[in-house]
Amino acid sequence: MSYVLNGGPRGVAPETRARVLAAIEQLGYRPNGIARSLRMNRTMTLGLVVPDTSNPFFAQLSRAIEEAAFAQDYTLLIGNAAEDDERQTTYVRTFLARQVDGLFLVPAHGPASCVPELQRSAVPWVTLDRQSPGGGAPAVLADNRNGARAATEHLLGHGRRSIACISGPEDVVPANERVGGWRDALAEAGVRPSEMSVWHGTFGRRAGYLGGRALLADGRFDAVFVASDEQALGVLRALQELGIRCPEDVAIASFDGIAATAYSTPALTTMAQPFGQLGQTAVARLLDRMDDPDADPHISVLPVTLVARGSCGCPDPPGGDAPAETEPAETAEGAQ
Amino acid sequence: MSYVLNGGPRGVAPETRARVLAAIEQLGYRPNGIARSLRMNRTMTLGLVVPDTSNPFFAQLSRAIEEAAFAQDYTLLIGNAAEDDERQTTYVRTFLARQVDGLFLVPAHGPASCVPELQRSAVPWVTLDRQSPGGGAPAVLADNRNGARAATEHLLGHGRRSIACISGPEDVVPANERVGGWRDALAEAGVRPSEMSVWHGTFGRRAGYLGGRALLADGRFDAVFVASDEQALGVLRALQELGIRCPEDVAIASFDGIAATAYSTPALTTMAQPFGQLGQTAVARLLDRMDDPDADPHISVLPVTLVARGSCGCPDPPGGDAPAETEPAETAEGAQ
DNA sequence: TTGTACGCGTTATCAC
DNA sequence: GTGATAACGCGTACAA
Repeated sequence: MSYVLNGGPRGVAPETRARVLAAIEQLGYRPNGIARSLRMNRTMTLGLVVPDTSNPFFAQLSRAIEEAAFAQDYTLLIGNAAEDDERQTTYVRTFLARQVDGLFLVPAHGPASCVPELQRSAVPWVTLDRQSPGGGAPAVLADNRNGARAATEHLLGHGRRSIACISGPEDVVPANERVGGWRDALAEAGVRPSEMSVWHGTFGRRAGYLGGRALLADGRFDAVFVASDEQALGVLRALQELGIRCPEDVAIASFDGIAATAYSTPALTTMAQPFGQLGQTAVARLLDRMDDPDADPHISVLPVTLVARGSCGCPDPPGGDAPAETEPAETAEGAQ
Repeated sequence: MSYVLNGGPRGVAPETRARVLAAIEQLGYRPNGIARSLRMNRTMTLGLVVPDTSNPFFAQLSRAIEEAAFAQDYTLLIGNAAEDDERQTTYVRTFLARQVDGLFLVPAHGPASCVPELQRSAVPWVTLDRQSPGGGAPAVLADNRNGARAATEHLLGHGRRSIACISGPEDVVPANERVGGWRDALAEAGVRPSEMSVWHGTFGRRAGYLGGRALLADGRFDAVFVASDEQALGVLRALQELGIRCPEDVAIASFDGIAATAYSTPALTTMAQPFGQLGQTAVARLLDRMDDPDADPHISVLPVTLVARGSCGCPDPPGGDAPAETEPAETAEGAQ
């Protein structure tokens, strides 16, 4: 019976197979995955804990992971830490108790008190977007520093010299790496970063909006590097309210490459993260570790690519260029 | 041992309890949730299958469900159907095999061939956003028709008379209900809807962009009701490219109330769905059915509320009004 | 080729 | 108040 469903370790006579299948049909039998998991010691389930599901960047990242996991027949348990350390720990604990075969963690900013717990457990895990606070686990990240540098260099290439920086929380490593890249570019161009200003906030739209109003109102700057697209969208709105034109008065370049950047006005110039590749790499690294727990905890740094659009001063392409997803065909219904 | 951890059905002597706790500590014992689930016949896990995770509306809806489920100690298994019927069925099957205690389904457009399967299974389920194609299950929805009508009436109130409609796929019920509400409002105002045009596409930004270009280029319309915020954001971009001003030349009102609407330029006037309430109601209905599988498959229709902003011609409030989430405080770092 | 029995880690019942 | 044990449903080793 197990043998017929699973093409089991051994064969089964055609006549018996038919009899079994008939019984299955008649009884409406459904295999119980829980019992199977208990016996096999594998759940075919992976956990994913994210700082904030409502942030489109994490949403797009989650989707990429889901896609890669699905392709390998794994299902995803998703937890939303809501930027709360306690809640993050709760989810990690819950997932471990549920015997996930592996875990992805995008650490929320703050203490990450769940890391020791993870290390004690035998469950393989991988950090995403940010390096493991405690170390010891593989990580899959974007090349934050060089990306930020390239974005800033692009603004410099447009002749901008007073370039501000709006970034994420001060205790988040990638936020600071992006600030570092911005400094690198300015230093190399001989612009003194000390004349500039950095603003720190959360990674949401609202933070960008507030940062924009705080930093760009007085006309000191002719450009701004923003550490995330979400924030940049908020900056765009702030500029509009202040009557400052983008890109004429203030040019913008940002980071992440989320889908929404292709439809704003002007469309955002951004350093696009390779979402698909991030997801695939993360899953691959996790499977590596599941095979061999002592495998090298490799840190994968993936390159980001400049997508030049209107916000930096480049020609603004039609809406929806460089589509992240394939789009089904549309149907138009004429006048009635 | 089980008794000391669970405060089990019966008491345990203090001395024994201490001994057990010591052993737990020493052996690094972790309870196995899978074995527990097998024994208890409950996994404390709910499934959620969504048509398209990358659509911010579904992302926000998922988050609301996750929130409500978390509050009841349930964990969520999330599946992305990617608007593909086969994939939707695969996820439903997988979740049933994993013995989820209940399932939320936001049916993708199309055949929904997983419904018979769900009905055959004994697992309680609830449809969201759209009614169950096969019936028999509770549903939690927004008041699409009246909401669309209110939005259109608001545009009429601004003196607009030539109001187009951009909607979702023709085989999606809520899309058509919203078209229905638009027609209702026009009919009541004595405007002949036959002079108008309806455009159908998918629920994404790109579809709105294409619809906007197709319908609004020639100046026939002075307003448009758009069936989803995502599409409306695309319309906004299309108008900009066409050199048409919003709201002066064409006013916009849309539907859903996603967070992004508060930061576009102009900010979007929209019929906001009560996400938190939708999530709580959905979870409550599911728990009802888990208690009593024969409970009435109630259809909950929740009201939507008009959020008036700049796109319809109302005064445009500062960015980020009516915030959907509470935002942590920001920190500003002065000039360096 | 097929039937049978064991064990995965829990919880709950039973006899002590 | 406690210790032993059956059962959840599956996969598989072993005996037939």
